[in-house]
Amino acid sequence: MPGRRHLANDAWEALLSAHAVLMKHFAAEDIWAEASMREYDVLYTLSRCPEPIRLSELNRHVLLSQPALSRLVDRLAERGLIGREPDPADGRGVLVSLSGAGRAVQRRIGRQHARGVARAMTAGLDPAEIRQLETICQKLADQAVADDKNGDTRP
Amino acid sequence: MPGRRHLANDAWEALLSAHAVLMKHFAAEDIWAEASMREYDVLYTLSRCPEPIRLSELNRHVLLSQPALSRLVDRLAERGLIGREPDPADGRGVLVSLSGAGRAVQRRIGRQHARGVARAMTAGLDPAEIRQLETICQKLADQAVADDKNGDTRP
DNA sequence: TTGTGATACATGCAAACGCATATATCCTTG
DNA sequence: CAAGGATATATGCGTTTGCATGTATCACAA
Repeated sequence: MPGRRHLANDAWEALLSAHAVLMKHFAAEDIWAEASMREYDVLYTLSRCPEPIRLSELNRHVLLSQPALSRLVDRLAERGLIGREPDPADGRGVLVSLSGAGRAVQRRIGRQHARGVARAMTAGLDPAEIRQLETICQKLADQAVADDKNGDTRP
Repeated sequence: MPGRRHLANDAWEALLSAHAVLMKHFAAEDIWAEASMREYDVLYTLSRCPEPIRLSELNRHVLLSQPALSRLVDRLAERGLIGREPDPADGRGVLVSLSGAGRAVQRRIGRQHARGVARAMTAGLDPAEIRQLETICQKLADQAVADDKNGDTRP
């Protein structure tokens, strides 16, 4: 079924394009003085975690290589925005969490960024479409994660 | 209406997450020997253009700063994958186009990559959802581009 | 036409990235 | 419990990125 393959690729291209266009749009907003977009991505992820999380877990949410994240976390820790501690349950692991200052920075940026996101999304989409987009993207991400866990063939 | 803002941000987060997860998934495929994903992005964009395009136009499709794209194009030209020529209609401009070798590389990678994309998309979504995703993402990108062209207020 | 500002691309340089690999810890198996 | 392999993170190093800025061309007005 060649039409199906083509359909899927067109949809992926549309997603990529929307991502690129909106990322550029958001990058142009003048709110990234305290932390870059990538740094904010880490701060935001941590802000949604009730307790410290592993670097490897954090790495699943951030589109960076493991060494790049390790060093990004270095810099954020040196700036006092996050805390690191060895994982008591696993001597190899490192637990990362937001510091007070880090939480404050995340909130300051997040408040303004959320406004921009809402503006961009609601400008072109009605609430039903926004809901559909969320549902579909969640399905997509969940399925891809499940696939990767299974390697390539079944267990 | 605070619910609307929250809805929009959740949807954006879902899109970001789907993007990150799928990008990692695709990056892990063993098809990027001849060109990296970013280089492929440029080759693919050029493959869809019937005639040479400006660097600035290319830069609208690629999530890179202008200098970074300028140098990426340098490297691709040095490898013989793309051609560059001054724009006869504008002495400042540079026109970029795919060379024969570049088109061949794009096709070799594209064939395999398209398979992976189709697999990932159809694994979690039915055709109706894929179509909806495409429609919604196109709307989103179009609206954001239109907004950016108008600066911040209306003309 | 000459000057003034805008646009398109290139370049210098420090920061950040990815790949390969080192190190430390964990987990299994014999 | 010792050995071998797997996992989590860190580090060396060459490459690539972004920011600031430089250079060339264009557009328009005086």
